[in-house]
Amino acid sequence: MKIIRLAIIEDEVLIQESLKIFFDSVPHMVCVKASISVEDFLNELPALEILPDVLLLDINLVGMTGIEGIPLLLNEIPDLDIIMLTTFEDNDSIFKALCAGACSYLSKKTSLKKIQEAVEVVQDGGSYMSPSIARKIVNHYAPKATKKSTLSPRETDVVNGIVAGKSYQQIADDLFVSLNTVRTHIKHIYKELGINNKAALIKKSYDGEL
Amino acid sequence: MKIIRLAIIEDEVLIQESLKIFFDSVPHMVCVKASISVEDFLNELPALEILPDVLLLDINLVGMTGIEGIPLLLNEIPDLDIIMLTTFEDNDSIFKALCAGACSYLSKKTSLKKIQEAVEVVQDGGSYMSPSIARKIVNHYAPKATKKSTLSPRETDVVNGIVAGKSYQQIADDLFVSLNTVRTHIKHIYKELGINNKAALIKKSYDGEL
DNA sequence: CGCCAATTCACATCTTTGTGTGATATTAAG
DNA sequence: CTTAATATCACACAAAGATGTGAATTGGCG
Repeated sequence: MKIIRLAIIEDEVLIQESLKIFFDSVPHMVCVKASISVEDFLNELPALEILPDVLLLDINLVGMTGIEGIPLLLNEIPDLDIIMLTTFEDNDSIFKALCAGACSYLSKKTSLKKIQEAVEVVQDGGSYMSPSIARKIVNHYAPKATKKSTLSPRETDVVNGIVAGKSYQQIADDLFVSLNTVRTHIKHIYKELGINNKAALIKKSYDGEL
Repeated sequence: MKIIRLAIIEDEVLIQESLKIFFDSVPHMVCVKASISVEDFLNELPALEILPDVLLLDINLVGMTGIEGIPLLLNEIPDLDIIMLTTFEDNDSIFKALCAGACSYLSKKTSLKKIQEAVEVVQDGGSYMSPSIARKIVNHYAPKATKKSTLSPRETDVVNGIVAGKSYQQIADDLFVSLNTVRTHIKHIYKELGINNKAALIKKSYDGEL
């Protein structure tokens, strides 16, 4: 397994030290940097020969807040996965943090073992999210439930296949109809939507214009 | 504690029954309806004197899929909290479901106790979300800042053209190169990204995986 | 009942894309 | 200077998609 390189920005020294000691004890993890503020971290960054993969970032810091620091940090280390650490479960802050480019949130009450899991999940391309913040985000995505599809149910099936990256033949097989039928649906869909190629269809789908 | 009223739409009778029996045995929960399809559920809905608060909804159903049913279900019961149940962890489906108005996702492999927890979390205004889908959503919020391109500048130009819905010929004209050159770039891009069609490329682009 | 929308299928034709195998020139890096 | 990455172009064949025309079936609605 690849060694995961961690950095920590945390102004409570006790917590910072605990984290550092713990992660250095994990076989495939190493803490390459621990700072007490975003400013300090950025200043000392050029001296680092090894950039971190994952950053544990406190929100309530002296000077710049963790959230304010996110864009600056990502600017320096574009591939950095940022996990927010907060003492208080301030959902609005967490929400802002995730929007700013953090990819996960953890309470400081979380056990070290769980934090380790979170690091691994994040490094694996996933994200931890608390129920309350998850709900806030979901609500952001599905507020306008009034958009009624101009397409028929079957046409919608076909569109879903297209958007999923399937070929017409695959879609035909999935829907238990012939290739020609799928083609006919496509023709109707294109006429209805005023487009004439797959790309535009996928675009509309992703833009929620169906 | 308020009694939570559940409904279940699940075509595998065994699972449906198990869920119903379990939740009826939970003191503060009751299953007011269990159907095998969205169509059935909607048909029998007028006969219900008590509307459910939370719905456990399978994605792979006969007839209408769970995802297709979400808008219809929410139209009938606007305050309904929908928890998706899926056999396979198909992130794209989950994402669509959440965007359509579902507020949580669970694998069918999840223990009954965990499902109960999810119901409570959801009823409490929260949401469960898998790490991978959470990451996709986060990426939607902060796409520009975290994007590291493995593609060359010219390849990026071509991708932009594709995503914009242009044909290879149009892209060639726009970039003042030949059609064959555009094709060569496409070949390199596909190889690099491990895909082999436009749809997948557009998909990756919209999912912030470039 | 007749109308209409939705769904199904066929055939033909043309365009667009995907893939393989080359080639040449420039530039940045080692 | 050699090498790798980038960018450019050509040719050919196969696969997929777009378009047009036509038609049978079904179920709901007035």
